[in-house]
Amino acid sequence: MRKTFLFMDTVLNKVDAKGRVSLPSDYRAIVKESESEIVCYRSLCAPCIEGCLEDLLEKLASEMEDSLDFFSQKQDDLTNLIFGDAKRYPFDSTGRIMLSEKLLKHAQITDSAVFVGKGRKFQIWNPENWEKEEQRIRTEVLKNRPSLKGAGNES
Amino acid sequence: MRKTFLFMDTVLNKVDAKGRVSLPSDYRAIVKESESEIVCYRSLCAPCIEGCLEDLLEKLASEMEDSLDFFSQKQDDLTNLIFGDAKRYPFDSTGRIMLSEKLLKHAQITDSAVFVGKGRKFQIWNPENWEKEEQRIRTEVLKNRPSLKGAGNES
DNA sequence: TGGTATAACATGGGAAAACATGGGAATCAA
DNA sequence: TTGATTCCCATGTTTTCCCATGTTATACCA
Repeated sequence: MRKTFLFMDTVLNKVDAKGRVSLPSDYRAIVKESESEIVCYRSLCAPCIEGCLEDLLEKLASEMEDSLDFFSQKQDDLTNLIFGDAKRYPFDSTGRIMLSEKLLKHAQITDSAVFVGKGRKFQIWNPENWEKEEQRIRTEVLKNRPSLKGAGNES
Repeated sequence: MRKTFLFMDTVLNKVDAKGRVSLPSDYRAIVKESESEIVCYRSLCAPCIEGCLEDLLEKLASEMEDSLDFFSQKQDDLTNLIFGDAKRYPFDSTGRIMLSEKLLKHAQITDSAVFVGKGRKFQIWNPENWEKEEQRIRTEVLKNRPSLKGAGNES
């Protein structure tokens, strides 16, 4: 079976004047092993940047490629939004990617950014915004705790 | 696994007096790697130009002839329209393609154009029109958000 | 165990290459 | 010839690449 790749951990890095950020080294290892590339886009539902391996989008494209849906309006809209926003972000020899103005603005990132692992994907946040978001999520999860199953909460 | 070819990102380029536009460099890379060519045609459902690799139309054609009962008369008609309109658009040594008067008129493009990635396809818009269209799509998609899957919207 | 050497990493800055774009000469067609 | 199309060169800008430095983490040894 193929090795699985999970983006994990939370890492704070600086963003320099050119918009460059070091990709966490764990993430870089994943990219190298998977022989794919990092793709980033503006999250549809939060003020943050979302990233994943290009493989994930490739899967999406293949599903839509079916000529039965060649003329579907709804899929048309969806592909415009996703692929129109997404872009490859290869890292240089020192491990940095260069985030575009558009992404930085959407996530309100200026001089530092937090990488948050999410399994197959990861997010990049403005540090203060992430702090608030994490609080919100923790509160939310605790509220719904009784309904959580199979995630090691039995005892 | 095959290397992935995805048209992505949104790029604004100028159209000069001769009708020349630089094809975004990412797109050029795809064309070179795929050893195919760019094909453009008037979009059937929007005031924009649509483009893809010739491979994709090739695939569409094959599926049409293989599955006689599979496709409705309506889709057959739509496909005919596309093939009747489509044409190769090779780029020169500086990476520019020359859009025809017909295409430019259909998309109301004069002195600048926006390339919008759609995965296997891409679109070329008049900048103002695209701005409105993007707004429309965002509104539309967010309205239907619960139904989105595998497109990075879980959180 | 403590301390030091070594390697990996994050970060800054400058050089080099790639890119978008304008213009003109050469080529071709009506 | 006229108009259009292709090819080539020039230029300013952006992006990418490469080297240097300080810091942190890891390995090693006494």
